Amino acid sequence: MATLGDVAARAGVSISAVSRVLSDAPDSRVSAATKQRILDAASALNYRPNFAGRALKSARTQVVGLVVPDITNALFTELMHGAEDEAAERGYTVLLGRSDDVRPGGEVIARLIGEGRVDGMALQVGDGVPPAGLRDLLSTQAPIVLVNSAIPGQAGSVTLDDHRGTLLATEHLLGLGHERIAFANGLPRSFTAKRRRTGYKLALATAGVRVPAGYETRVGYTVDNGRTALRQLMALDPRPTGIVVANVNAAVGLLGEARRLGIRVPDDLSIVTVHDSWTAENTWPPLTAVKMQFYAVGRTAVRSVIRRIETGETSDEVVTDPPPELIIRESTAPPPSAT
Amino acid sequence: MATLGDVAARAGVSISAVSRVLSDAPDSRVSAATKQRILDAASALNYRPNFAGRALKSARTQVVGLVVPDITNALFTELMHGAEDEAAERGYTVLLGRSDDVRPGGEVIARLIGEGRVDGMALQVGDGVPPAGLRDLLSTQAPIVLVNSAIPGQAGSVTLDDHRGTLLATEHLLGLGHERIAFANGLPRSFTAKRRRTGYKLALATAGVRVPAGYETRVGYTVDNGRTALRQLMALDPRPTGIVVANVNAAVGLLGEARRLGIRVPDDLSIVTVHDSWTAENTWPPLTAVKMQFYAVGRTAVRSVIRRIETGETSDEVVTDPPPELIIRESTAPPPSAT
DNA sequence: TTGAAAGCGCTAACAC
DNA sequence: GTGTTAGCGCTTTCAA
Repeated sequence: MATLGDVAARAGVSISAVSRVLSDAPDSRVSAATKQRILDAASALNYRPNFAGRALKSARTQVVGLVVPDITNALFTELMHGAEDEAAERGYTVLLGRSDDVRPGGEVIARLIGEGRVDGMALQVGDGVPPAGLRDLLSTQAPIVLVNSAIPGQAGSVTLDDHRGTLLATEHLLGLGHERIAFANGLPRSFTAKRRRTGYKLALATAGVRVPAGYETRVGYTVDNGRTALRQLMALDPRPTGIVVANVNAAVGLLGEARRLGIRVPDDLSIVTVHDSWTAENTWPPLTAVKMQFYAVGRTAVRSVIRRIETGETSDEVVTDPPPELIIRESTAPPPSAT
Repeated sequence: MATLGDVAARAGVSISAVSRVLSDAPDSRVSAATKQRILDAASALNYRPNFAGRALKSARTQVVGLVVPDITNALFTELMHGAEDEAAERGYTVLLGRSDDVRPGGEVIARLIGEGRVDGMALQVGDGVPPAGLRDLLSTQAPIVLVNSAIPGQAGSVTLDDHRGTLLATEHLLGLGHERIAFANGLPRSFTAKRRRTGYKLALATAGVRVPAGYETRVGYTVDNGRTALRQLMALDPRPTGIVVANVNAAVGLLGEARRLGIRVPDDLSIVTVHDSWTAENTWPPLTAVKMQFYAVGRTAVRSVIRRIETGETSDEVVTDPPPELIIRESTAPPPSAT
């Protein structure tokens, strides 16, 4: 690999002149002719600035870490794309990490930041980590921004308008005439589960609808969790006629389990989910969903990390633009009795 | 962040002594007592070796790049996990990249390698890039290993036993009594499509079964491609009673389109796919699939890259262990006429 | 057993 | 306009 020195030798100038030209400093203080010679030499040698050399000198890597619990998840993929696009526009690169072992004491963050591999990070922890458990992780003053959870005052955060997501979903079922509307939620300690709950509750309260006890499950966000949730809800008396699901993966599970039990969707039971993804389009029936704007979350998170890195400012942001959007497919219909 | 100098000062020794101890050189040539003082100082200061400093000096990053066309794809996720596990065991880190713009002239590879961000890479290009187009990308002597494609002699490669995958899938349908078996394949120029084709052909030939013209589509591996493929195949006369699909995402599309057209699976039509993933379990009906060992591919690819980096050896490997495995679910049954 | 010192590629303050 | 130089944190050779 060619170095600055190689380019300088070829162009017959000093290393610093080359550095000034190639790192396009605002004022390179070099004559047009020299500049051209340098550029020619650089491209002839196919010069690229060495990452380590630059990082060592400037104490900046221009890399931000993005750590999510599970890359498999289509939602995080969308988030990642947003993060990458924003980073690219600002001359940063995204380094992806898994937060599998981001528990208090987990190593990922400490390593990435401590070894100077990244300048800052956007961190979404799994459902299993209660927000309180994050405190010591964040005790360092490193530029970390939480994604889809928040500890006000401790670190910056970027979250979705979860409340509005479940509100829209619940209103959709109410609008179809449902009253026995259940809610398949995430784990109680989960930050998003708490917020999604309020939207569901508010919609019911506003409509003056009361639901029987046990109409909220709190199993989790995986496909299997969804299967369990459906069994729990279908064991109730009276059975719900509609279910709002707090996560699309869980919704896929609910749908599969309904099928297994011979419950027809949407004839016997309507299912609407929060989150949309390509999987939701390809279930049978295709899932009615409230699309949450994960792409925007990714962009916002990276913007926030970079601001934190460059100016030190911290902020807690909620992504409301674009707003959550109801996409009606075929898993919802009026309740059976309403014929 | 604490540096070697900080640790040295605290322990009252020289920087080089600290370096020797902390980079656990086989022979640190340091007395037990000094060593202990150094270790204490390091942990008191929470010392971590600076990545850039080390990389600059040693001209090694201990990072391998993994570039895949689409991180959304569940298959690549599995591959990634394999890659990460292997890397971790060998003291390397995986840096993930997207190959969206890996066409001849694409920048990703040149950047990662040229800027010294990675020591080598495993590269899977999208279906759209014909193997020939890769040549110039690989003209550099950089330690690059191709994944799921190969240009013998040009770079190392790691591939799946694609042939055996479609062979098993086709034999499964034959075993159920199907004879009118179609094949929904990828694009003709795709490396894997060519290999998958041979398995299908061989199984039919061995069984002495001949199929009508038009029984192979070559649309591609996406969900939408799958929908198109199904329409093409169902327009044929006679219609196939079974379809072997070369990719699970396409299979999801075929299934959805069959549903839309009122074709019952598996009663009217059996569908078996190559590849397995969690999506295959959650379609309706759940897809019978031949599981291909992507996790093993990831491990093998990283092992191969590291060998290339450290010893310069190149190899072309086919992952046959564990072998492809047929997982029978509910999308396949005997053909309608065979009652 | 220990330390001094050179140098990896780069930037930036300073001198000419 | 252009060049010299110090130094970022680390490893490693060589000397003590």
